[in-house]
Amino acid sequence: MARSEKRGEILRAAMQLIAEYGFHDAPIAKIAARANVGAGTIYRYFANKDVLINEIYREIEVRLMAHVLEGYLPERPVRERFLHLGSGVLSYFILNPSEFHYFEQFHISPYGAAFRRERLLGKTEYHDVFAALFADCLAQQVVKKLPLMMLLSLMFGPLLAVARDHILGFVVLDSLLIEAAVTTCWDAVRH
Amino acid sequence: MARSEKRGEILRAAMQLIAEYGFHDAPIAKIAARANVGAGTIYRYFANKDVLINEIYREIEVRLMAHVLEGYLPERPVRERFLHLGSGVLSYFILNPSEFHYFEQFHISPYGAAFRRERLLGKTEYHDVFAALFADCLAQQVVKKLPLMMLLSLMFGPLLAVARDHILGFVVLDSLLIEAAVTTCWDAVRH
Amino acid sequence: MARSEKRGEILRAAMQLIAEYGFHDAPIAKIAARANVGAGTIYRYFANKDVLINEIYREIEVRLMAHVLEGYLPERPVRERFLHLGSGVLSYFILNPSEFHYFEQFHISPYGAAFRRERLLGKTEYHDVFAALFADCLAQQVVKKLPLMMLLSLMFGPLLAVARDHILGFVVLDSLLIEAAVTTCWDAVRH
Amino acid sequence: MARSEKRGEILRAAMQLIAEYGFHDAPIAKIAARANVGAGTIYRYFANKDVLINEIYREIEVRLMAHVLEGYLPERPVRERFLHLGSGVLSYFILNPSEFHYFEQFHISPYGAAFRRERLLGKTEYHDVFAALFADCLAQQVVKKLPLMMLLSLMFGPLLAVARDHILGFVVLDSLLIEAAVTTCWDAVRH
DNA sequence: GATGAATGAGCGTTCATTCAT
DNA sequence: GATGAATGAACGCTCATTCAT
Repeated sequence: MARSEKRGEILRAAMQLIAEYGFHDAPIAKIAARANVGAGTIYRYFANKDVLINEIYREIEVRLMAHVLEGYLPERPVRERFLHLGSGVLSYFILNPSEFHYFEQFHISPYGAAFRRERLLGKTEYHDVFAALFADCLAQQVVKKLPLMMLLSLMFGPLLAVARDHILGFVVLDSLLIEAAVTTCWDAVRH
Repeated sequence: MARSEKRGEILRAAMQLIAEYGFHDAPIAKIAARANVGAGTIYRYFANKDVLINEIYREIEVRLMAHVLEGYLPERPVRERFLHLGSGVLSYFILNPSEFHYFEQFHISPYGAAFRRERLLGKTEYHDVFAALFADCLAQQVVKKLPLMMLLSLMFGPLLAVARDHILGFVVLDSLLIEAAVTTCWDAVRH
Repeated sequence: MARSEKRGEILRAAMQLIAEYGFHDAPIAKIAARANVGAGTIYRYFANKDVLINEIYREIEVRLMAHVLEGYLPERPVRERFLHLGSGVLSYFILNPSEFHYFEQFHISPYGAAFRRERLLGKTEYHDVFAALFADCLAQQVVKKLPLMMLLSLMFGPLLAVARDHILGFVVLDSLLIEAAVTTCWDAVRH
Repeated sequence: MARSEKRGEILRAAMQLIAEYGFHDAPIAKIAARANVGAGTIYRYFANKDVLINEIYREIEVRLMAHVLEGYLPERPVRERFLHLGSGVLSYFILNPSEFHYFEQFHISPYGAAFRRERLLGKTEYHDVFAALFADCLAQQVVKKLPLMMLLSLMFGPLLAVARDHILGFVVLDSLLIEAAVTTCWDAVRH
């Protein structure tokens, strides 16, 4: 196995185990076994378990955004842009349920809180896409006048909730329902 | 200390610690110390830590529903009923941030998954309130024709997202913003 | 086993194992086994292995000094006082070879260096006995005019070397030889 | 780098690290890094870490004796010979503090005990120098009638103690004090 | 009934050693 | 011959659980 492959295997194995069993029941030994590497090997790629956990999140974020931004055109009307981003997020998580579970657990846990704290200082490129969209929405007065963070939550919060339902098998989302969900989120905040 | 007081202290201490530090960093010894009981005592009230963790969730659910159902009138129009339930949920979690953190961590974690699995078999009284509301909504054709579970997520998912923002300090919700949030959720799904 | 007994057993077991195998080959598991306690129990008495290692040293020092100061009369002539202290040190270590090995390893190791650094700040009661003796020696001009630390090394250094020989079986010290050794050390530094 | 250079670099790096951090905190990886060789390379020169540790000691002994025997004349009077050897030992260690720390740690540790056991069987050339000196001393009745090993300890033990004081910075030895120390050791054992 | 000292399985992590390159 | 990535046994330490008091 090549070096970069090994790193990827470790990230994948850890993500899956944590997604399935939670942070509290995904010991390094199990991760190593699933990644087909020795336990010590993990420490050649990641300084410690905390670093690994954070790295997994970053990796998911990168892949999620790559998927979401594919074909995204910042010059298109705001509604279209929102529908693109919203359905991108939804479809990514539907296609990658382990990533979704991990994403949620990370966000909710103290890891996520620490991550957000440091993130707030140095903004990422990704946030700009969303920030720009919401700024345009507000400028054009097509959405309700609410705090930006609240708009973000009102538009993407339900999408994650719906993704969860699908992944847990409570609903089965086809492309029609995905579209309906995203449209609904748009309807929620538009004037 | 009376028996039920002791039980309550343990539940409270455990909830706060898990809310703050996560499942993986809230040892029984710390819980016992915060509850002012001996570590062994906890095992007289709860068979083991897993049982305690599940019990805390149930307790939160009971208190949340007591708050939410206060003054709830099942015979009122659906919109009013939704606004009542929605703002009840939002205000309960704003008033009880530890409960909120715990609630989320539990839901997202494998504990929550196991809990939902067994819950699906025997429905609870609480679900009836929501089920009845949504049934009425659908019957009166005031909301979009979507799977019931999806309606639930589209209406309450954003409220939890907004509560999280408030608790993390990203927005400050006053009663005006709470009303705006709940109204927005209603607008999302109504025809 | 009573609480204080357990602490003593751990100290004894750790001291013997380190004396015999060195710091690098006396794992907690072995110490616990020899002390007839669980590995975790050690951590109820000592915060970590470093603390245990330092505590053992202190314990040896206390016992050594108790032995050495038995019958010591600070008002007697300096020569008699030195002979008392010198033969006390020698006989203590001959009677307690494990203590001796531990004492030496500790002193020589980085633990000992760290210990001495902090010791230099706050002097102990014990040092006063030796300091007073040397001060008297110098004041009465019965010993060579040398730095105090050097006198200490010239008088006690050889005693430890001789104790080592005995414990390793290179010589067999009887009371006659002990007296000879101590007298020799006195002769070394007297005018 | 030539073969023997590499070997020398490894010995030097290992000696310094062990001198500073002790046997228990000088991993092969650090030694390799300081010696500017790969970790695996060390195993081409030394069968394992234990062999390396023993080899370092032998190397120090060789260098110490080369220094000490420089200009040594076995036919000179015993006192002069002792002063030569004694000040040679003292000055070597003052000039080479890492060697001194290593020497002491090795001697005191189980490595040293094992080493001495095997050494006792086959005597080395070096011991002959000291043995011859002490034999002459005893034959000429210029020193007290004591076991040979004890004389050795009484004469060289204090020198090592004094060297330690200097290296640890408790005294500063100049050539005058070195001479005083060695003379004192001679005075100790002479009749 | 309540306690908290004792336990040991299991954790995250290190490191001497091997071996494919 | 030299390397350093890979390994897994073994380390120090934690903590859910038990049980004598």
